[in-house]
Amino acid sequence: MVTQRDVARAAGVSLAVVSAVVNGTSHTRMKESTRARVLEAMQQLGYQPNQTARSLRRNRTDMIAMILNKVDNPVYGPLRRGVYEAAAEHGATVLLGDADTMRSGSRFLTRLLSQGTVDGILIRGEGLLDDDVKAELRSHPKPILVLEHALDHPWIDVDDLRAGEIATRFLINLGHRHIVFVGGTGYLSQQRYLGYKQAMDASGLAPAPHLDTGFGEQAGADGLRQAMQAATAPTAIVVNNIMSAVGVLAAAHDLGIAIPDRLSVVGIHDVDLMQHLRPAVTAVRMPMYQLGRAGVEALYDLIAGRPSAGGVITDPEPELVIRDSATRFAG
Amino acid sequence: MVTQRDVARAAGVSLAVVSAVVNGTSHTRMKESTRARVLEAMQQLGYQPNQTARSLRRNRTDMIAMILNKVDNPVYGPLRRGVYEAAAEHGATVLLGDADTMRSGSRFLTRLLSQGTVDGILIRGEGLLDDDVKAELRSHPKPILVLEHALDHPWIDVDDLRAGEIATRFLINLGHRHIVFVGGTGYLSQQRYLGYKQAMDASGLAPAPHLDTGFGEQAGADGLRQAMQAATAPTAIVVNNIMSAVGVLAAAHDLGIAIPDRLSVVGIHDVDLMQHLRPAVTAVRMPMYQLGRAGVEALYDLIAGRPSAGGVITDPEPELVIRDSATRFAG
DNA sequence: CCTTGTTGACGCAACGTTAATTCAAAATAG
DNA sequence: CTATTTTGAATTAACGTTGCGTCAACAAGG
Repeated sequence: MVTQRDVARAAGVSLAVVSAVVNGTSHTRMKESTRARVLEAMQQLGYQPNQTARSLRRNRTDMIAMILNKVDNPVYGPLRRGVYEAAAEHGATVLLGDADTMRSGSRFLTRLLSQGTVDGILIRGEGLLDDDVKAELRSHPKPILVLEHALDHPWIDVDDLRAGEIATRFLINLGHRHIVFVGGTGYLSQQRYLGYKQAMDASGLAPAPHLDTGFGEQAGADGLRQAMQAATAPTAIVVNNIMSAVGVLAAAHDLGIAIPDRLSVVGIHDVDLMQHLRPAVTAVRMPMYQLGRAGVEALYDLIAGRPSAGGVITDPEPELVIRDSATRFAG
Repeated sequence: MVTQRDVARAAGVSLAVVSAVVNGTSHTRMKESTRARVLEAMQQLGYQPNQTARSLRRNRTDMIAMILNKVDNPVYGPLRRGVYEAAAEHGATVLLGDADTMRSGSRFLTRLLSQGTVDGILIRGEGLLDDDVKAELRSHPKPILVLEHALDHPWIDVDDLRAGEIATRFLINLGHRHIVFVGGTGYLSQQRYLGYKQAMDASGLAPAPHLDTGFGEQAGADGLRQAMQAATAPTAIVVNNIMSAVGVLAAAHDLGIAIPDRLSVVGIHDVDLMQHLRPAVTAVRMPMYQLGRAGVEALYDLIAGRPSAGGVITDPEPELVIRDSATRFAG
């Protein structure tokens, strides 16, 4: 391994100068010619800084962790992009973790909890972590920021309540009266359900209970089946989770329910996949990219000991993307 | 920060003993009572080892990088699981990277190339990296292993050729004569196409040229449209990439082509999503979990300086999962 | 009795980097 | 021409850990 010591020797300067060249330190000065000589030697020898030594000395790793419920949920694509970009602007790399791999005692968690691994942690959907994992995180010395609500940590949300409201209001404006809210579980889903409820209440309609069947494709299918068993079948549904929308479409197909003719569907969260389904799914797009960026900024506030802004992201607002899965009620 | 020094002081022992307790070193011995006292002090003070210092001293980070073309492609779910599990067995954590973030000069790549970040790198689909990035990787001092073929590095593949053959043979056995191969680009796709070609040749059928429209939903839609423009329209298609299958279904719907009645579809690679589409997609399941595990084992061979096995994973073989998107040719 | 072996522990030198401190030489001011 | 400031750089002490070398105390063997 070629170290600064080797470079220093080759360039005929001291270690301090090499370090200064690497870091652009202003304190230790040097002639331009010396700088060039050092750079030349670095090039020649193929010097690569040793992150470990650097981290030890500076007591920061320039790495942050981001924990997602399920890293391959396409909803997180823009979120990841926002986090990566903002992290890069802070000179940091992102260690991606899956809530699945965050079992208590797991290698990943142990590593995260030990010192000198990351400068801070970003968690999306704290609600899906085990209680004991949460307890371990609570005692973690490094800053933790939760995307989409937390009881014990600073947090930033997108406007889930508003998303539920937008989806529901759209269906109401299309003339629907029997609308159900399907899928999800936990705090975020409750918020969206609350938005649904507010929209229903505001229009004098009776909100149906939350069919909190969970996440994923199967959850959507289950939710639809439950919904259709009601005394008066709904003519429209708001699907909490976007992957559940796939399940809703499948179940509707299997039950012989035509979408959108007999049932209108609006999803919350938008991903590319939605425009490639048939019918293409009308959905509420959430500002996930901005959430990612804001999360990193807030985390770095925490890391720097500054007070962090936090709160709900209202700019941009959730936005309805109209496709083919919802249509005017033709009762 | 509480260090081994603090623990040593609290337990009334030397640094060496604390280190030995932490690492279970046999060289430095101690009475069971001493060990207990140290453990007690660690507990009391909430000692967490400093990974950075540890890595510097031991010259290994117990972290490996895994680069995927697109981390949220569900195809990689089992691959990631295999990699995480095997890595954990080696006491390592996984730094997940996206080929998108591997642009030359990116923070992620810089970090990866500098020393003391990872002990080795696992790359899936090297073919999708920029040439300059590949050049930078080539000069990397740490072991690199490529999943699914490489020219310059050790590699492990799943049997892509066989997958293409299995999919095609299945359609041939259903009585189809005009079968096309759609989607993808690069080495892997060529292998699968080769399998398709071999199956066609073996049955005395004329293979159609590879419609290498790339990856993703849109690529599938484009591929199908191209395929249907042929003088004699195909009655069956093999879709190279699983996400492209979604696009094929959408395009078929838009063109009024009934699947499977007028067109049979078989996808290569299988993911949960396929069973939730309508029609549910018949697909060839690849041993991605095993690929992940084998990749990590081979990488650790390299890290340890042992000769690495490498080659094509033939156990288990690619396996056909029959659903509803392919049926007997009713010409 | 001395010799040899074992137990239980300590001391210390790295690992590669950074940044504060120091200092000689050159440039500028008075 | 001396005093002061600036420039250009070297020395050095950490950062927290690990593992080799050492060693005193005690036990067992001859």
